Amino acid sequence: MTDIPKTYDPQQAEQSHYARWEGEGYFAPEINKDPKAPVFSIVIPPPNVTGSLHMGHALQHTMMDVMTRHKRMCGYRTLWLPGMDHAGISTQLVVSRELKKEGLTRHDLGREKFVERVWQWKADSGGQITRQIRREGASVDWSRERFTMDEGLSRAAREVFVRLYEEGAIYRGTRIVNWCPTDQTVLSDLEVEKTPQRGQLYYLQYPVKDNSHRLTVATTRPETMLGDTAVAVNPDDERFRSMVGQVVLLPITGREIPVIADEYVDPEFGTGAVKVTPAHDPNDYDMGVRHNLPRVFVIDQNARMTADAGPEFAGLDRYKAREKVIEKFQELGLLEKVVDYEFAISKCERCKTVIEPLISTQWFMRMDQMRDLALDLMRKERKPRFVPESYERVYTNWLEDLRDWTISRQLWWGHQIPAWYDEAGNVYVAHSEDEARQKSGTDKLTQDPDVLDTWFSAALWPFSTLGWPDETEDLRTYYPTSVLVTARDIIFLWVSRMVMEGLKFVGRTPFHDVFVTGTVLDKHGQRMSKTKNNGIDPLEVFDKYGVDATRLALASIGAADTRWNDKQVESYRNFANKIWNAARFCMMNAEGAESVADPFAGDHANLPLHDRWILSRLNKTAGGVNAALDNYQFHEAVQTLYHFFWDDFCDWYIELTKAIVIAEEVSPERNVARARLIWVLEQSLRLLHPFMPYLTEELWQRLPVKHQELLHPAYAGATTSIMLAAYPQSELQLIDEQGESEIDRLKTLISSVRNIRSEINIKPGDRIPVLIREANTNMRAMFEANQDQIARLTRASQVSIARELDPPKASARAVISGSGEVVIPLEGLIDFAQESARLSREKEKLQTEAAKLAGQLANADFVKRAPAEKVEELRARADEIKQHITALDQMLEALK
RNA sequence: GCCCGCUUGGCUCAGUGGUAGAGCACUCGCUUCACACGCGAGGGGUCAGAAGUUCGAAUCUUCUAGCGGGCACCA
Repeated sequence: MTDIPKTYDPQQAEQSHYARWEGEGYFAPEINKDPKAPVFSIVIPPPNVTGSLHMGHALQHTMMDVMTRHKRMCGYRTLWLPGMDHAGISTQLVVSRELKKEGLTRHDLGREKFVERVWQWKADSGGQITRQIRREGASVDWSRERFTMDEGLSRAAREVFVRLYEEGAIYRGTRIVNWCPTDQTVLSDLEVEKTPQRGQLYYLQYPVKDNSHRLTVATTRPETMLGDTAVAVNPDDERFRSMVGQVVLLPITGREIPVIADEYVDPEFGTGAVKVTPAHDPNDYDMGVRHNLPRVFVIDQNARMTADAGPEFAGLDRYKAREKVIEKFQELGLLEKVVDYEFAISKCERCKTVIEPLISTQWFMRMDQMRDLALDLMRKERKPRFVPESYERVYTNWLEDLRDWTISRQLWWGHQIPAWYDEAGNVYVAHSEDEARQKSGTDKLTQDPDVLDTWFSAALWPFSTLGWPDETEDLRTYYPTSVLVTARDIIFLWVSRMVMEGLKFVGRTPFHDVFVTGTVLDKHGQRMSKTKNNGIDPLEVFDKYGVDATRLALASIGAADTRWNDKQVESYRNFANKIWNAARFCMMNAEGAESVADPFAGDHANLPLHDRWILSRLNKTAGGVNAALDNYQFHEAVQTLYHFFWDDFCDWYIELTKAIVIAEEVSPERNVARARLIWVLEQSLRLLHPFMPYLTEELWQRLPVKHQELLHPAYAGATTSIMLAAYPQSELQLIDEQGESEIDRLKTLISSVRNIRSEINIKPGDRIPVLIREANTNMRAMFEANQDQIARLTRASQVSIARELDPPKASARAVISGSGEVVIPLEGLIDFAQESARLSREKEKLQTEAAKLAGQLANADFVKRAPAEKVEELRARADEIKQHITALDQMLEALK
């Protein structure tokens, strides 16, 4: 077995296992043969078919895979369903950009050819994403992979559209919307981002008709004045009371427009008078509706001025028009002033173009009914449960404020709206063109050219992927899903909409829990983004440190934002190597282990201390990890495993058992010790598997154990893999507090000797005698039983244990407990002053603590009000310190 | 403007009412027969500031400051 390399090679382990797992069908829930098995299911938040996976995906996928593998090993019927989103705008943009390189636009190809081209592109890009998901080790069921534009999911989208239309919740209407002049489509409010913008506030004077007064308005968009149809003031504003009802002459155009009074106007801002452009501003639009104002359209869909803007302006870009309007006002002497001003501007989330509010005919979804379903669910059942809890309020507040959703998009890539128009313009909404023909009684129909917002189909994802609208077995079994893992930026766009649609169409919440992960930031605390080009490619990290190490680093992030640092991954890479080498040691000393049928058979009370101890630690670890995972405390699970494996198993258990394990002479004791070592290792690998699938499988397959027997009963008969082994659970009867405290004492002894050796600069190779005084009979027996281990780990020439000692003056000494001390005779080596100083330092520390405790115990209120056990605990500690100090004093005295 | 989160050793972060933790970095010593991606021994923090609740606060409450995020129609 010495053919195992000294360093773990992740690339090697990552090569073959995934294909085998997938090929054997381990990822599919059908692998579970227990008809009564509980169900655990997750649908993946479908990555956009554009772009490759980033750190955020790797983070979420790690969490989901850890949970899925954990539940699978616990015997759950487990489904993690993968898939992708067609990402309407993004994808259309990417493919359009490709076409541009060939000197073409989508219009050159025409709709059909263009969509064909996108499908081609999707095959390629989608393949890249699925390869990346495989590389992550994600145990998704590829046999159930879905894409939002699949026929099944498209059918679900049409079904929802038709039903909502028939109920009147989807309607066609004309109103002011967010228009992106670059992408040439309408956008929902959520796809618009507000960014601070430095600009100017222009004070324009409008002459009042019939007198020489001028009314000054302030605006950030002077070009829209060409479309003004009123000036508004607050009805309570004394300054303008006489103006209301008067008429002003709109400069440049010469149009006459009224002065109106409206509550919306804030007298404090600007001049207190607002120009009103109902056709090009959402607030003015509302005022226009209230006052029945005419709409003058002066900007078109390309953000250029229309003919109605006047001959001098027609065809000008909106910014050119702005300059020209200002010039004109200046010439006319009507430009009062221009001041610098910072305000929020709306931009297209995708292309960052400034949004142009336009009046347009679109499809909308009324949200009130579904919103109430979701709010009711939260109020009555507190579902879904958000982790961390604080997102519950974010979600609820947003829902309470919900407005109608603009669902149509002027794109070609997406689900075309299932609405047809006859020649008279009547609309027929149907599942298919055939149905529309029947409804209309004509076949001269034209389908609405628009497509649905990408989020329309994404909102159906938890049930459309499971076969809805059909009542499928999958839908019955896996819906509602157990948990949704997502980033916080799509709680509104996606999470809330899934809840609403799930409640509306399936009648139940789509997921019980929502785990909102933190964000991976760059090392300066900035969000990673394409524009900043500060993203870290998970694939590069995989290559450098291995997938398993990266997964551990990601799992440690949990719900809080964290700055990425390679050092962290490096330390987990080292951990992986540590596991590799511990296993290597076990396997180098495995001979004879297989002859032991059950390494821990018989009465556990008769086991050697270190064996009882490691079983206790192992069971506490299993308990801690299971509890942590059930509560989404991934970081805690990782820490628990890390310290159990490295500190308990490697640093102490292997070292304590090593002497027997590596004995040259073959003996039953040696074989048993070897079998126990391998047994504990095997259990540890299982505990680690959800986090480190590749390494653990690689090692597990090499272990000389009866693999088939280790599988969870639900997977009996499957070919063997650690991913189907039973996840260790905590067995309370194996927890041994007494044993743990004895090992603690042993560790203190060994550490004390090592400390002395180090402080007195005893060469590592020098063997020294170790004398132990121990008054407690049980402890003395424990030290005696572990004499060989003590000798080995302290590099002692001899270890003597006695009830009483008469240490030579030239000794280094340390207190182990109230009842014991360790003495190292150092004739000729010891510097009395130095030794004295060392002991005094220790005494000082203890005195500080003693003083604190004494103060607390002297406080009558504390003794009276604190729980009795707490008081007792402090008293015991105070006594111990007292004894400790007494022992130190004796030692100091002896040095004089 | 409103809401939320964060502020703990040099760095990145855990902890969340009862004696301050980890990893990395740092210091010293080590080819100790699994591992130098290692082993052993150390040093280092008035837990952002103030007030309050409590026998006791890094932990709960309020306020302040700094940073980050979300929401909002102020032209």
